[in-house]
Amino acid sequence: MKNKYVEIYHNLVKDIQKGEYAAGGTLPSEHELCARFETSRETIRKALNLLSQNGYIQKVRGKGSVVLDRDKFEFPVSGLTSFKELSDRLGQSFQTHVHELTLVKEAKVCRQLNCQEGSYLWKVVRSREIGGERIILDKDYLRQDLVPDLTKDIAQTSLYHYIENELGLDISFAKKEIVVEPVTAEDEEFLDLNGHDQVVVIRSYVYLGDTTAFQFTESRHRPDKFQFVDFARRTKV
Amino acid sequence: MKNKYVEIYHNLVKDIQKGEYAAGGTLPSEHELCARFETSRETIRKALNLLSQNGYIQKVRGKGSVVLDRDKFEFPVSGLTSFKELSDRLGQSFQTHVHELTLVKEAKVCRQLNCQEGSYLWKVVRSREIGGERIILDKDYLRQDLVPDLTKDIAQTSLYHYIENELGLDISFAKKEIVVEPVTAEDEEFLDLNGHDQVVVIRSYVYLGDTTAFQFTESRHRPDKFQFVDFARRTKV
DNA sequence: GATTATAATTTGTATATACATGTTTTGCAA
DNA sequence: TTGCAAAACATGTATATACAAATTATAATC
Repeated sequence: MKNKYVEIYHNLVKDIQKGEYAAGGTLPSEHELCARFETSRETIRKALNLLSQNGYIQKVRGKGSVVLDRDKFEFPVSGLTSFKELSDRLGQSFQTHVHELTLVKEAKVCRQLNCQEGSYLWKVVRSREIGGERIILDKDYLRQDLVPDLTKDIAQTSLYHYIENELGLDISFAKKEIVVEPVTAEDEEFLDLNGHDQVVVIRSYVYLGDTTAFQFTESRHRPDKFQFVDFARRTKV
Repeated sequence: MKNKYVEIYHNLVKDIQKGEYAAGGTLPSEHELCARFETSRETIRKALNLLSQNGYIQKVRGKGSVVLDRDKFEFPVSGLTSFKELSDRLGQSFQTHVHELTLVKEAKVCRQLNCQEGSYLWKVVRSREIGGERIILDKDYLRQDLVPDLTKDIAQTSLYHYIENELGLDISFAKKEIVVEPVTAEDEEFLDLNGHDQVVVIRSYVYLGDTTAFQFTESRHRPDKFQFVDFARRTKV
């Protein structure tokens, strides 16, 4: 947290989550926030823009920054969230089973990730158990030239934490697709399907800050346990 | 288009879509764009931020604004898009059937929309036919105090166009949820389910710029025809 | 007291400057 | 030619000012 406006953003998020500012009410004016954080108005406005983009406030001209009601609608899976972050927030007991951790050559995935056809990729297959049921199957492909070493222990805890904090890679954005597909033999092997014959599939291409594509993930969910929640601003045509 | 930075944004989007700037390459530098659009750097940066937020570019410090490849991954249903906008973009033949257009009192929906319990809501039920199959069932509830008049003709063409362009309401943001649920009798009545016993349900709460909740929508899709595509930036913890 | 006009408040846009930080190019020296 | 240092270039952050536009509070008038 070295940037002033990011720090102010986190401060305000914390205040809103604590209930300091009630939903429907307004934040202090930009002028007041300038005084409180001892900074310029443009810096405050950058922080407020972050709040606005993430669905915490709606700025209304002449009125102020109206605090939005996030509780009415829970936000467990918005943005780019890893399974561990999700479980932490839900506070449920969960378990991760690592079924495969190998170096493979898959031309099709390589093409998608814009890397050399012959280069190696880490393939990680994990199932997620929540409340005693294995309901999510995650298949990850990572570029081995960017993530040289990977252990079962890392796969068991959190890939993202290792990649960001240990390797220092800057995970920046992702393109994702959600579709519904028939179950595969793999799904039947690793999941407690409970009679379901279809799964919700989230395919993600994950990129670093320098636009390098470095990961492809296929996350397969049992339909009755799947939920995706999103906050979207309308971009005027 | 009265705002300079919004206009510049649209200009650059058009250029990117025309292929003026190839994916993987960079846009002209901020300095050059200042000269071309005869404006200040901050104004250019506001336009570039819009491009970044919408997945057109990735800014890399010291390098420039790298153009992202949107074609590799189609973007039909990102953000807040109405069915008509979607169909227009896909260019497929489609048809809308209006099954119901009535004024109702539904306390549960009223509470969700923060309006008087006894007030009237427009209820609009429509099915969407693409390629000869009815695959989407849309149920809309709109506050009658905000949308006084509604005709079958409007429901048949585009609600959003009418609301934004004719009524001048400022649709600003939405909270949406995607889940999978068993089919209902209504689904079976209005959709060609083709043997499917589950549907993908998108529930949306739509808000105006002044944070007024004014619409609740439930969009029910046949699973094999459903696709949701999203661009997400990672917000650092 | 109610309505209207005015002023104060609040956010939106546009512009300008200074410096920091990362990348690329250039040029000098070995 | 190669290698390294310096300069040039590109984006990031912080600050400042001026004015526009919408809302709210205040004062004045009938």
